[in-house]
Amino acid sequence: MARTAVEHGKAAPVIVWFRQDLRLGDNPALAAACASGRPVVPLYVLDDDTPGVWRLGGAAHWWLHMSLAALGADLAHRGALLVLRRGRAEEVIPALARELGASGLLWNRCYEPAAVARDTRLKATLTASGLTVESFNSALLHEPWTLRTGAGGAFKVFTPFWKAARAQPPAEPAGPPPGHIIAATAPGDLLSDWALLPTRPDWAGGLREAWTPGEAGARARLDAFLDENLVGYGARRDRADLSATSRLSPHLHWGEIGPRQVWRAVEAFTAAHPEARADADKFLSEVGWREFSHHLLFHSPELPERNWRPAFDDFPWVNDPTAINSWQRGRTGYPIVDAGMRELWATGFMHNRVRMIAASFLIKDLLVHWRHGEDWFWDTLVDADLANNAAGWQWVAGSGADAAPYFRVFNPVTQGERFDPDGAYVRRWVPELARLPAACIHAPWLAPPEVLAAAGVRLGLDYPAPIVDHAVARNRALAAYKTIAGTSNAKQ
DNA sequence: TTTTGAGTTGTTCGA
DNA sequence: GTCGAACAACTCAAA
Repeated sequence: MARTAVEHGKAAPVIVWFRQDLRLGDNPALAAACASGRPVVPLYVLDDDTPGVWRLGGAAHWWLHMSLAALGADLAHRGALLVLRRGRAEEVIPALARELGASGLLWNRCYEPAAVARDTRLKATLTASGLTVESFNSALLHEPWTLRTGAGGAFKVFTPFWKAARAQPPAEPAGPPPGHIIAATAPGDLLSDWALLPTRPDWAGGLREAWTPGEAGARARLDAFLDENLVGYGARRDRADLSATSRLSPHLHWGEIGPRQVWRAVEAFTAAHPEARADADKFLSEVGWREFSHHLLFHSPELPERNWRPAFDDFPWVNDPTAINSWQRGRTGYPIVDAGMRELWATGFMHNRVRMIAASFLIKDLLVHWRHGEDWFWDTLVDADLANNAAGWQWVAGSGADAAPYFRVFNPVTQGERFDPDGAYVRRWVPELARLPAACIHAPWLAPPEVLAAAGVRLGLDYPAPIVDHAVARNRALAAYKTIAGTSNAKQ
């Protein structure tokens, strides 16, 4: 196998292993491979078999297919073929390296605990057989071990974490490799072989409408956000009925764009529009939460599975499959919650404010363990990200870092009225309520019978009656949290 | 070592 | 209608 390269009198190739960095721009592993002067073999491995690695959900499978198609086309345009292989990376990659007679492997680092362990083992294996293995940072402004408290530990509170991060300017993003890529190739799967797209039924219509996966789509999304919604972001970002958020999360998760590129673009925009400074800082702090989640996961590898605060191990969760099902299907009887859950089902996405409302409802109104919500989001979100998802759910539950205090229970009616004041968001996703006037669209059970009749709504038939009384549920939640109060802040 | 100020995103009640 | 306090205590991070 190794003789192939030798026979042709060429330098041995290097493999660039793409993972969550599906882009050409600001991709240090790819750039280093191209700069090495050796032929480059771009590789993606569908590794759904390594123990401890969370298997991708359905929405993520759809996105991955689309994003790999885009990356493959972008690489082909530069003269390189993306090689697709399936199986355990620790078996697939050494085998490919032998086939190619490769001299090296380059990748951009991942931070999930099981991925870190796998990559560490793989590096040891390949290094022992004489290959050069190099890894880089493409996914974070600051990697988890580079930010430390004064005492040398990991941060547990966002504000000081972000203050420390902002004190260190992130590296400047690099451009894509210039011109043609000198490439080598090897046999691989067809993307269609992997059957990542849904069939029978094809439920991805809403996803196709909502998203353009790939590096070009990510850049277009960022540019549109800067032009249309950065100014006013702080005031408008919470409105569920406006498209005022960046919607970059799936692109960032898959690495179709990197946070350094986002950072640089925001700073450039702000230089030209000084009035956007405060909004820009607000937006960048949201990118900061992504960084903080990765910091937490790296330093607390059990974050996706276990309460970050162990006192919550004694929390009196309720086992209620019927309630979970109503929540998942968007049939709780609370319109803002149901709209969010249906937006999620249709598009693989939910507005950030509505995520909090829906999560608070599952955890505090239904007293369902946060892991059920985490699992559902993992399966249905196109931006499903182990760090963000786990940190977010634990934050709402109160079991996480810098978490919501136990007495913060979102009132789904009040939240709906504040953040969807005309009811446009509910009308879009809960069409059976579309004809209700704004005054009662967030609490249809309080609407006068004649108003319901005029809107064609029969509660319990066309749309469910509330599955819990929020006022009762709130008191039940406060009582449940009190059972662990006082010990709830025991350190991990 | 001790002290000090602070800590994403809310709701309800009563003045 | 508006506003401030209460809702708890505890940990974190830095001085």
